[in-house]
Amino acid sequence: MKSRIEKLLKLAVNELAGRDVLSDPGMVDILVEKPSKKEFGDFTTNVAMLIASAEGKPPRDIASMIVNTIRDSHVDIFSSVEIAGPGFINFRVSPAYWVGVLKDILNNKDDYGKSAYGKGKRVQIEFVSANPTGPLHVGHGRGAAVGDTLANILKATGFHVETEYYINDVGNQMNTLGRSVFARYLELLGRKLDFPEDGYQGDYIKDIAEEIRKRYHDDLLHYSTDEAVALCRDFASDVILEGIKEDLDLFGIKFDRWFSEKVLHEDGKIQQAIDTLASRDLVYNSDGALWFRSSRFGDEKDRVVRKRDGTLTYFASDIAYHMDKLARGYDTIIDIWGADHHGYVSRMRAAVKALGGSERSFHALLIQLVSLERAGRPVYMSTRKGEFVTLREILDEVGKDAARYFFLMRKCDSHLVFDLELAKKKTEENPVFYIQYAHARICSILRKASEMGMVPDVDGADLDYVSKGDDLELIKVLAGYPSLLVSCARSMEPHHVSFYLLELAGLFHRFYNKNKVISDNKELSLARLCLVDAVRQVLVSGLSIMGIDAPEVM
RNA sequence: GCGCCUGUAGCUCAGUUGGAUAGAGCAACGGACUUCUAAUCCGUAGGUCGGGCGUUCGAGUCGCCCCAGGCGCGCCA
Repeated sequence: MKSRIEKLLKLAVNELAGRDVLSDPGMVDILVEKPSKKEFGDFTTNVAMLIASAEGKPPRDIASMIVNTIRDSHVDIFSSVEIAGPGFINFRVSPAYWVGVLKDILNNKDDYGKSAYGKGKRVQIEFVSANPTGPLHVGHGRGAAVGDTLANILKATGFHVETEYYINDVGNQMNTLGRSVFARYLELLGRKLDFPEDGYQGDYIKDIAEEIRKRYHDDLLHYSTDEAVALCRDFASDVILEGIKEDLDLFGIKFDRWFSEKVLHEDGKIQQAIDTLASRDLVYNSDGALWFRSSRFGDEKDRVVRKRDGTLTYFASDIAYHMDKLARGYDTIIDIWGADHHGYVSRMRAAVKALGGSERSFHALLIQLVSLERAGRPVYMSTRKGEFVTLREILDEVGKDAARYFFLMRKCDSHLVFDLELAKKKTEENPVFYIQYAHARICSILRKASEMGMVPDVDGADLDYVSKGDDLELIKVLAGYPSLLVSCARSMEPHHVSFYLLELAGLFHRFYNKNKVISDNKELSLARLCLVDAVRQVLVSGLSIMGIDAPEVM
């Protein structure tokens, strides 16, 4: 609807320009939005004011010319088009149009809300990408929920999406993992060895050591330390990665691709990336290290890719990894990182640009910290001591649905306070419960109707019965669903879906308390069954985009 | 010191290229079950949009300067 009005406005503005009333029609973006007050109508635009300030003419005059042009085009979807305030043009859409929307929803079923906005462009989205040195914690959970939901939104709006998890399975932290596990292994065999200073402290390290002891008994004592550490490292990495996959599975997340950093090394891709940069004179030697001229591409300073000791930096792998992504020909690359990596964004963007990616093809979304509370009291976490709260613990305590909803109820770059008690509550205080309850209520109504021999039937019902009052309010919110998804896709902000569903559920609960769906009025009942079925459909659709179940009975 | 993010009702937060009298949920207070699920709903109250200056017809939104909190500024990952 919104885009339809935008097209009409564009035609009108172009026509005025053709009649020399206006000079340059292309200079303003036409934007239609929802007015701040219901009294102002269903849609509004400020184009007249924008043109007026560009042309130096009175806004209301421009507005009236636009309105007359639209009236002349004999479009019958409006019940009124008015000029208001300083020069807004307000549109009120006719009831017949809204009824058409309702039919559209019911006929399109699960496809309602989907659009071709993305035009099939290929988007690659990488998220979680936690090192296989320990289980996923709460922060990874937020990144996972945001990434997966964004992927779903982009799919629904016509993008071709691929999701990917990058495994940092090489480097110092992996050796530290190996040494930590080996130390615990020796401990199990009664040998005392100093635990590495920077070692991983969690109990899961001990569990892994125990598994190694069960399988290899004391064999490792006969290995060289390097061999033993390497075995522990690889064993632990495999076990932990399996655990991560299990956790993600419980969280409802499947990746299209798991990309190993180790493979990049083995295939010589990192050297290739450096060679590529070198061939463009974008690296140089200094102080015995090899530097990438990232400052030429907007970074604050140049960055080292090969250290003086000959080893490669983490950044070098990332350059190679992103070169690989670019080679795969995506139109857009989205990386989702923890907010503590924000210092990394400009150098990564520089690398992408240096490798031929466009300014707009690379996006880094930063996920702010999650702090946990239990009924208002903070739950403290310390990764260093291994006392972090894992994603698994959250899932075990509050369940997948609540966890996913809570992770998505804030803009991703604001801090999130996750209250575990609230997430478990079965009352209206808990938004995810409130939304699911609305869905279950509708299912209950549909069951009852079905027992009475009534089913929602678009063609059999006279939908004019629901084209006014509270019924119409529901249709209007349902009608906004497709453009909501487009707006989420454009801004890459999935959190709006959670707000939308809360609004829709609230509107339904109010409707329910005020109006009977099944009543003595058979015609009205049949029409309202269609209406609530449409609400149910959109609730299911929105929840499924967020990866949340829609129970039929609660 | 430099950079990024955040600052909106008691709490947690929305607010889409600058637009009409700044919104929601929770908490608080007062009400509604002979009912398709009261696990819900209705009503009341709640604000110097961190502060200041500026840009303009118009600023929560843009610019500059302060204040507060978080994070980042390695040949660490």
